[in-house]
Amino acid sequence: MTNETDQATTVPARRVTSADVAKASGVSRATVSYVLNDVPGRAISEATRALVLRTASELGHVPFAPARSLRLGRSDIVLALVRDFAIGFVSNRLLKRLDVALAERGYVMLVHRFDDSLRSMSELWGLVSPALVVAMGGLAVTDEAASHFSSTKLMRVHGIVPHAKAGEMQAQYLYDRGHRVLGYAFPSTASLELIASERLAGVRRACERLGLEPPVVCNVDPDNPETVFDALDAWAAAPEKVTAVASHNDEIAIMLTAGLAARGLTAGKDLAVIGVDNIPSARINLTTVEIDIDAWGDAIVDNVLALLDNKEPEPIATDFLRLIVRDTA
Amino acid sequence: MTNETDQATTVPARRVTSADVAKASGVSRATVSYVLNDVPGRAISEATRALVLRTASELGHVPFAPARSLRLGRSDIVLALVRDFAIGFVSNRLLKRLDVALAERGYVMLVHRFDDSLRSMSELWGLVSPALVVAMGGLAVTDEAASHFSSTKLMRVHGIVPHAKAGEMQAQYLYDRGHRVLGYAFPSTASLELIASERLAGVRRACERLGLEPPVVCNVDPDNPETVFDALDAWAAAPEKVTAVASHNDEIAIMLTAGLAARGLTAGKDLAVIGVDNIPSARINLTTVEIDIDAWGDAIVDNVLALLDNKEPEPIATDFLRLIVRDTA
DNA sequence: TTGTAGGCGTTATCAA
DNA sequence: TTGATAACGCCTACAA
Repeated sequence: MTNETDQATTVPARRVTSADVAKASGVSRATVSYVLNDVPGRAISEATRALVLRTASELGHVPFAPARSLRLGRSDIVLALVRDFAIGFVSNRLLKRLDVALAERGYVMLVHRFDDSLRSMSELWGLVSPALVVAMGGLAVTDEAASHFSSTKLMRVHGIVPHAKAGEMQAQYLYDRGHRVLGYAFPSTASLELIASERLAGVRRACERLGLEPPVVCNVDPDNPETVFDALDAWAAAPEKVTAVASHNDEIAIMLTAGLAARGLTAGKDLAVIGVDNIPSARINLTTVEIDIDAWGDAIVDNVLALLDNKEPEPIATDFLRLIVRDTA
Repeated sequence: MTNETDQATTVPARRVTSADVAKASGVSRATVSYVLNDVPGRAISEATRALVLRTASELGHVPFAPARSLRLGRSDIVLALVRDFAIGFVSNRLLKRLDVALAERGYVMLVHRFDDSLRSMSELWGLVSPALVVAMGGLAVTDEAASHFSSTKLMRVHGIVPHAKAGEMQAQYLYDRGHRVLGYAFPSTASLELIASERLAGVRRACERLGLEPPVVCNVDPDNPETVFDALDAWAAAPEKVTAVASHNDEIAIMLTAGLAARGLTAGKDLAVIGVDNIPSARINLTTVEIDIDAWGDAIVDNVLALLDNKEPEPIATDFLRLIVRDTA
């Protein structure tokens, strides 16, 4: 039994290292490194440069990132932690923005679904050692867990958008329009719980301040449209009939308007509905509280880049929220 | 100016290595490694073990993944390449499934939005050297680009679900229901283009086989509901009035039914609509072609694990598609 | 039960 | 213009 066969069960061929390239080219490892990394200071003869590049390509040399990172003492990975891959329009836009900004600076952004029931922070650490961690909204990173970041930097996205304020704005607007009995559409999705309870708390606070009863809260599961009809029924059957509903987000608000339509009713006439986010499909007729993605994204990108540069991040002042009045409330 | 201050602009403190832990504990580096990695064969006294663990925690030691990977000659990172973070319900489910399966085997799954206008494969390689790459559907990885994977393994998700077949099933069903002039709702989203054109090709092929005119194709942008109404108008105004529409996916199909409702029309009565995917919100009333996520996911997980184990992956036979008849067609 | 020593692939430093 | 050498932090065969 030889090792020459190329069967799938054979141990894969040894990695082609830069030393192999050096040997095959008849130059030193250092020269290979200079050529491959286009090191500015060094002047390499065109002949040597071409030879090295050709040899590397012929041998199929690919750099081994861990070796590079070990030598450099750092990795260029930025790890974005999410609770769920289905993260919503607004967060997706933020991720993309971050991704582009980081790529321009030579970093790679990698997204990981962090589930502490599946793996602890310290385990994750043995597998990836990023230059920086971005914990996306919806994910609560405890200080204890954060301690595993050690020399690494952490940026928490959660807490930057004032979600309670969004809820307050919803309730205040509905009150201003004359509504005195409010409902609240709360998402069943586990990954939204953190944000959703903040928004609901804002609505509750506003109701208290305005002298209203607390909102009639109904759970709506975006994955199960039946729950929309149950919610509509519950609001209609409440002791004091609910005349306006604040919805956790636009997606659910749109489901509510669709549910009303299916019953021959109209959002904004038979029941006021207001959302949060201003997603594209809300832009036809949904009254909502917009999150200014551009401003929010810029602020977060600035902060992330500052952290990577060991600079003091700017405190973020703006609240990124704006009421947009359309037809549904 | 001393180096003792802890300002943010100061160069971060030197990494705490396992050697530091060894010195502080008064044991050897080997012992520290054994304790930290829970190496089975070695018997370490309880006292030593506790001491090492306490010291490591006090010093704030966190392992440096690149060093580990260099020593081991491999990383435990599985890189999933996507074209866009907004990847859709079905793909999100697949990612989660893969993630869980890989975590059980000690790998981390990291998702990267690969954009070849932003960075080449070989650049990506200098930054991450994963054990395996999974190219998600919607992303075409050329053989040239794949050559950069070198010793690394590549699994292409695209091509496993027979998208053309899905289109054929849509057209065949509409034909069987008596429709002779078909429309097609094509998504404007760039990241869907690859899959969408396959599905459309299937519809075209079926039309040809059945002796129908090619479908009247209209673009629908999920981010812009206006395009829904334009499409409905175009189908109504076609030389031969379109009586049934095959939609790229359920999301767009649902937008179409909503658009019809907004005009006082009913999907399934005034215009037949059929989708693909069977997403949750389609399950009320949408006729669609279901992709069996469980079977599909299992097949992909099996293949990925086989590749990681250097085994020959099983060829995937099933086609994972099933027609589900509801109200809209 | 613990220690010693060597090497993984890369790059910075210094020397030629 | 190029080469030799020494680290980076971690793991493990072998020795004690």
